[in-house]
Amino acid sequence: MPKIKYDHIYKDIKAKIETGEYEFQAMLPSEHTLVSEYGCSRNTIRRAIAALVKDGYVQTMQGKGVRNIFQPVEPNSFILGSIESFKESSIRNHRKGTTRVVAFTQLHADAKIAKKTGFAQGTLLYYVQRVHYLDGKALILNHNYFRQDLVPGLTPQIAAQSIYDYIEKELHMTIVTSKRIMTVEKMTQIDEKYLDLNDYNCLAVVTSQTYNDQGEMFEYTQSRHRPDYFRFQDNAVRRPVS
Amino acid sequence: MPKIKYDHIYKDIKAKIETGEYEFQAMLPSEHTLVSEYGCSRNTIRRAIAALVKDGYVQTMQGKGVRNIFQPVEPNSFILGSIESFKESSIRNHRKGTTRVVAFTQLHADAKIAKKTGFAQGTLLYYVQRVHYLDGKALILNHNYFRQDLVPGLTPQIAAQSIYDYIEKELHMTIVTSKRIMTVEKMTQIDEKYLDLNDYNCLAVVTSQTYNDQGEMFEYTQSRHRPDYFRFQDNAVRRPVS
DNA sequence: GCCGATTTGTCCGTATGTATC
DNA sequence: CGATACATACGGACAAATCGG
Repeated sequence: MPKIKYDHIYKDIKAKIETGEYEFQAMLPSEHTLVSEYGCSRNTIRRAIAALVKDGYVQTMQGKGVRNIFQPVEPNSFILGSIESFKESSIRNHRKGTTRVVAFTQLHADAKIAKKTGFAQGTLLYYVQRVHYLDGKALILNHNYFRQDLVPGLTPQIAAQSIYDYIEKELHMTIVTSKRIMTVEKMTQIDEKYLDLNDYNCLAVVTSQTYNDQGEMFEYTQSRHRPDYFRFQDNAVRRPVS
Repeated sequence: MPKIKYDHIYKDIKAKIETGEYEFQAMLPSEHTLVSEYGCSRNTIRRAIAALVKDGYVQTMQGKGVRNIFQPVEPNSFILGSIESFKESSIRNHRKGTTRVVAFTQLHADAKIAKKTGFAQGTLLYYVQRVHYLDGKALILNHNYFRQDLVPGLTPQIAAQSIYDYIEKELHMTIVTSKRIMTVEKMTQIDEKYLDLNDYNCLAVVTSQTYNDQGEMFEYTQSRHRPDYFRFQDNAVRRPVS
């Protein structure tokens, strides 16, 4: 029951692009036409199109129209394009993933952890260390820090399933924004202990700070990926200049 | 003389956040207040705020307000957060960069190149291979492919300066969107030959397809970075669910 | 080169819904 | 419950870019 009109239109056009009903490099119907088709205002159409631009699906050109520039990607490797959990990614990539919890403790943020994570010193945190397996291979090592007051009642059992499910469905907390930084780091002894690294001596590392709908940062995560199963996609749009 | 009002407001609020005039974790003035302050409509304010949300500067909360969640990042390493050239990045990071052109040829896209780059087979291309130095260290190896018909008159001399300057200022072509994919790859002999890799055996690789304002893909680039000078930042916002 | 039709870009005012306090 | 705040949506106006005659 989506009452959000522009989101419905966004999804509808997106589907038409993905199925090829709108051809690659062809123009979409004009905004005016779409207004008639969907029976809505021009603003609403423009919001839907703006979302497609952000996804890298279409390109708008003043005075000309809107062009479909969507090209499908190989759905093979792991793609981090939005905020999603390992479980969600596994499902989207049609793979069977399992998770093993190798550490689960509570701790107070000392100066070092505070600096690294961005939590205030002294904050009570859950610390969870997990290994994610895909097709039997140990591919991802996750270090999670959760604010204990915002994510209460966390257990190793929950951590072995999906912490995000717990946060959203049990605690009814809404996850809103996430700042992520991607780097490549030298392998550590811990990585070597838990991951199948072939002969790589480094990993793709994603550190992220996640905020809830109160603007509170409740999670800091460092996610260490085996290089050949890592892929990060991004669509950049140049903003108008001053 | 920016006639674009919402961009002016966006920049103004952004500056107030960066300078600390709006404090971290504090609420911004309400949209209603900002409408009075800037003497514009609420729509315009909302566009400016939406841009700040996308930048990870603020977080909106229905019924409550808009919270400043901006935290400055260390300006040390290279940041790829938008479409910018090596030259632009160097300047923004206050470093002195130089560029050496190690290969410059024309070629027709064969089947292999066509598959890799996304150009149609048979397309006439410039191929440029360049090494970027920062503070005297060879850090980035770039493989660029440009469509010869869209970027005519390219020379090794231009490649040694800034190809993007040439494209925008000489050819007056507007660069609009760029799709980028970040991966980590094993080092090759070519990488070893040109880059100072310490004892890393892999690199951060960014492949990008860049489109002009006609929706034509005119460039394919593979950019290979030494791991310790690479950093990619991203702000993800969870979209409304269906 | 000019003009008019088309199309997207920007902006305004207003109304209604929904969440918070 | 009412006041405040953001979210969605509508309709209209004009500007800017493109294209064809």
